[in-house]
Amino acid sequence: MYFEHYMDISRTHLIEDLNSSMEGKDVIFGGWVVDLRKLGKMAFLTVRDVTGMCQVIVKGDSMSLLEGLNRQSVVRILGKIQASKAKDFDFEVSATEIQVLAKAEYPLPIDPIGRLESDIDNRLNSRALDMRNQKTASIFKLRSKVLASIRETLIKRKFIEINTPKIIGSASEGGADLFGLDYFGQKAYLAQSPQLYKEQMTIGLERVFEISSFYRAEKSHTGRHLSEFTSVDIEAAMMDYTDVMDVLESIVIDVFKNTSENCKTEQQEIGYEIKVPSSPFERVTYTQALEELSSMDIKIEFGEDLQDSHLRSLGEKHPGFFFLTDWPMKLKPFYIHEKDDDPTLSRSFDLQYGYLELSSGGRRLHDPEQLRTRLKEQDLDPTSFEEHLKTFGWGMPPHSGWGMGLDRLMTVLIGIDNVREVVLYPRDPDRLKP
RNA sequence: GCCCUUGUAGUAUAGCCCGGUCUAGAAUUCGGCCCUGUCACGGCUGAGACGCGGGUUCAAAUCCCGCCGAGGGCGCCA
Repeated sequence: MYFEHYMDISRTHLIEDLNSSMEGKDVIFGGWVVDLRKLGKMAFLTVRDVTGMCQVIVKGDSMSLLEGLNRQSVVRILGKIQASKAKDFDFEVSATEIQVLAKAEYPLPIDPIGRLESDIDNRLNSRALDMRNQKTASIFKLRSKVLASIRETLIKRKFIEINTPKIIGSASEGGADLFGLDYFGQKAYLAQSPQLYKEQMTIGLERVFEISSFYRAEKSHTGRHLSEFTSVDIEAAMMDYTDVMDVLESIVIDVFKNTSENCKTEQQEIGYEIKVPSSPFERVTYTQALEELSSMDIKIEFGEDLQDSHLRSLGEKHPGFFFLTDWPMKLKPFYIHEKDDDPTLSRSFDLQYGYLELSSGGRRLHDPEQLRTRLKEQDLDPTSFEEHLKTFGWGMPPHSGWGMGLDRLMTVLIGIDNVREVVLYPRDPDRLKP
């Protein structure tokens, strides 16, 4: 068996499909050269593809095949499976032909073997090459698994995946600064949340979710903020805030279960063991939180927002996942619903992991007149929300929802504290390229 | 916007505090030679760096100032 056509780049096997029972069989596989050890008249190379790593042995006449070959180059190998004396492989491939499909230049900007860990700035500047580092690759394989798990859990519960616009025409919602852009002569903005659109969708789709990038023009320099982040959002008709808290909790538990059981290799590469958190998550009301803080000699008036330092103190008492519920109405956006027994409190929650805010959500107002009143109370102009408010006159079901920062969830999952590690090409105030 | 830390070969680092020992050291990578079972292969050998500009000093990688870059934190953050 020989390579018949040089332009052919196909393989007969992925590396994970090779095994010792195939001894004597000719195979064609490909990948990049991880390591190359020449021992006089024989040589060993280790070749990796996305599924695994394999040792290739070259000797005798075949030694000439190694000419010009270097680490990180992409090769296609034709060879015969044979038993191996190697420590980490129980079979190997004896090379008959080696085709260099793409040569890696020297010097490369980072060392992807990972013997020497390059610092994050260098790795982000060479992010594609960083994917050859198995630690980095594992993070993104896990991220893919996490997304699949979230979709699976939501679809099982009759949620429908939607895509809302990222270019929007109105910036009048208040809160975080938006990125402005020119839209054929009109002022437009990048969406910071799908909030209004996902609420509208409950009118006919009832249970919707979206997983997408959103944008905030805040000059935040921390390990947990990005200008472009991935948000998981849900909105569900006929569910109260405690119902969507349950949905959120089961999503988180499923994510931890799925990855911890099915991603052993990735955990090994990262050097971190994913542990499924115990459930149900603790639920602490804002009022209880004030009491807890008070017992730590931190006095906060009712209605005051919890600062980062306060959340850090609370996080010490509640180091894992917990819900912080029933926030004062005055701290919440206009669309949040008050509680029946105390209109100064809201049917709202944050999901915390220690001090880190992962998600916030709540029951929404669905009565258009109440919404108009609340807009005025918050010094917002109802007329600029008419496009939104008119949908509430068409039979808007009561509904609740939340948004969760996927990137932050990823950092919690793998026990790191910089969100840039789990985002391919992070955007922050100081980083726009690559 | 504010504060702290930091910048030495491709990578990751030693040296800086306390100026002269630096002709800047070890590792890895890359080149050459040797090596038929390596597995972070080994041996010999070669190449490769003090972010930029100014200052202090007999003397600056080392001290000071400015600029640029980087990392972290605070604040901001439906």
